[in-house]
Amino acid sequence: MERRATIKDVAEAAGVGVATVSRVLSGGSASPRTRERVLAVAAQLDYRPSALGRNLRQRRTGGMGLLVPDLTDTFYGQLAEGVLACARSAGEPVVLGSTGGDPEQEAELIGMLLEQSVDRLIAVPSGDAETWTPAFRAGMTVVFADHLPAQALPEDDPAASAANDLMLLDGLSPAAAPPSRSLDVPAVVADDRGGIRTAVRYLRGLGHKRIAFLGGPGQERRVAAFRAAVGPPVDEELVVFGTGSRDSAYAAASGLFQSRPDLTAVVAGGNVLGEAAVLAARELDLRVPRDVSLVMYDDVPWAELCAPPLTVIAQPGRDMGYRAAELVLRAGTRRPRSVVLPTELIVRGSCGPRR
Amino acid sequence: MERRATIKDVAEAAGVGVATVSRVLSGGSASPRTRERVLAVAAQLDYRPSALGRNLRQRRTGGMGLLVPDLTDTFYGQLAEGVLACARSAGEPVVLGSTGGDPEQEAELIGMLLEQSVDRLIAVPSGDAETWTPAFRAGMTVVFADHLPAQALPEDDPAASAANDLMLLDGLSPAAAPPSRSLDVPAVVADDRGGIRTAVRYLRGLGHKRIAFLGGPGQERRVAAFRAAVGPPVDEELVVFGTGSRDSAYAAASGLFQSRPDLTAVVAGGNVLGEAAVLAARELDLRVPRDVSLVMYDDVPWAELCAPPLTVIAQPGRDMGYRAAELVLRAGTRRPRSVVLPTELIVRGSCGPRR
DNA sequence: ATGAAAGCGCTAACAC
DNA sequence: GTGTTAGCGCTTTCAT
Repeated sequence: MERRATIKDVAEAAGVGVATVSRVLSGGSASPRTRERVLAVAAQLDYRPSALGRNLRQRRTGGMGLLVPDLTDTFYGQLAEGVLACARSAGEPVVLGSTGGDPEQEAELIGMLLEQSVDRLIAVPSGDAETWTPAFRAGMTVVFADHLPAQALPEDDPAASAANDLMLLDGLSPAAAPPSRSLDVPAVVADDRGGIRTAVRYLRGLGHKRIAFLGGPGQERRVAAFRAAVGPPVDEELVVFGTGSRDSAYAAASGLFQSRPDLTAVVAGGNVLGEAAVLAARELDLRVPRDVSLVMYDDVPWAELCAPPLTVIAQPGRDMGYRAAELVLRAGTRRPRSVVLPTELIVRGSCGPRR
Repeated sequence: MERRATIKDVAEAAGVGVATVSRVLSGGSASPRTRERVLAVAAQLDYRPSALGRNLRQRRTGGMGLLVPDLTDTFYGQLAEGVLACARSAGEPVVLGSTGGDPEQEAELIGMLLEQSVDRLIAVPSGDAETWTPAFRAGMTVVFADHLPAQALPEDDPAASAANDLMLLDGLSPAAAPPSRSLDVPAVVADDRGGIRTAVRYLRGLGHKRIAFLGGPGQERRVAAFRAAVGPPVDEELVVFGTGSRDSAYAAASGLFQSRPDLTAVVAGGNVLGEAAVLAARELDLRVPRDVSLVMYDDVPWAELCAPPLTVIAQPGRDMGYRAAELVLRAGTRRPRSVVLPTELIVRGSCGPRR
């Protein structure tokens, strides 16, 4: 294989200057005659402009970065597929990173992207506002997906973060919200509030009183929505969290079922948590839905394979990714605005009347 | 945010030449005194070398490309996680593309990577040898994962490809294999032959005679292994294929069950096919394992959630990705050799004695 | 409409 | 051991 043709080769072969070639290929002005000749020569030499040269000149890499916590979580797989679909149709590259839900790894990956001069980023954030400062300071255009970063508020007020988050995205008075960097950052999220509320009402309608929430990292809005939907008062023992890994999700679910055998329904905040709930229930000989009803956030293909098939709150993962990619690519043209996508309660077989 | 510091800034501030800075930062020779000063200044200015400049100079992008058919397929998610883990520990970026199993999209993505001067690539190939010619001609280092590209043999001999593939990777005499470009390309694959053989023997041991294979694209080696394990003679009606989408997998599974109600067991060549088999069986009121036994290739978290839990042939997706990334990064140092990773039959509840 | 020329930030000769 | 310099391939003034 021999050296790839450069713009200089094309210019020489076409008997024009390099600037002309550049103009023709990027749709600038040129006489029809010249244009035609350049195009012909370029095709003949199988010329492909090198992104390297262009990027250096423009001091930025095209395309976008994508940061997700874990690609074996089907929801993030769907999200990534959406991003990739949009990027592909735009011919843009996507640099991918998996953070494992760890703010430190996230920070490192942000550093790597900065080094690559990737200045557009779609992220399902794991770290808090502080983790994201370097990205903003460097002038990155970032669009968050699924949820916003935690606000890194004083430790004595863990609930404020969620409440704040909720207000912002539910469109309450901005004046009521404290000023925050996150306010400026667009995000593509699902209507968590609506989804959770619908699920809780559905369970209530079946007679359930003691409903638990099994949450994971980054689900502040969902928890807040759950609290709002069931309470007050909220039975705090019925709100438990895993750290993101399958093991910790299982531990949380198992602990919940054992410490509160009186609960009759649980809402899992994501598919990994739902999986854990099914496993833990089976291990403890709890029958779904006879002994315990289950609603899971995320519709994933295997929800239908479960026995019984799982009732879920579906969110459009692929669309979310696609929209986020659109936003990040259009940034500069129009100021990105946050997007809230609808959720849908899909009733299958994992919920029954209170026993 | 202000302009990032360049190597020149560091050089000036440290009172040395740019070359010295470059040397210090890339571990070249420098006096301890100088080294220390440069490092201090660099840290002070928060200097990060721009990959753009380095890449252009070296006429290649660092890192690697990764091409998979579909990220919502959990197996590819696992594979990608492995690749990302290795890349992260090397501090290298990964440019991701999803082909949808379509050779044309694959070709386009290869073109995009070429344009980016990405010269290392890990791919679960969808196209045949011809699709891959441009990558090889451009001098890309490619490592295939999961399987090799189809050989694009004469149309009258569809089986030869599989047979050929099989020979190569099972380590049979290279002299017996036709010369082929693919021979030179390293790959990281699972021991399909062993996995399938074990599964078939297991089913045979349960008394099953009419065992079907439900395959997908790129599973030539698995089909070949299946044929070898059950036959001859092979009941060709019991070997059916989907095209890769969930819909087509379902159609194939459903068609199989309806056209051959006498079959008593099926081996699904991948998790999407397994999912389809479970769904189709349920739709047709076939009970697993009473009416039909099922073994699925791929261990995925939801296999355990199924009712009954699925007996699977586990392959180490994450390891495969990690190993592939290692190979592609070490290329140049040592000549990459193909790797075959072991599979394991995990017996759960989806197989029973022949009814 | 077109060409000449100046870099973008970096590394690798090459000279000292 | 260290500085100087010449580009890598491209876009973009600035003349013409």
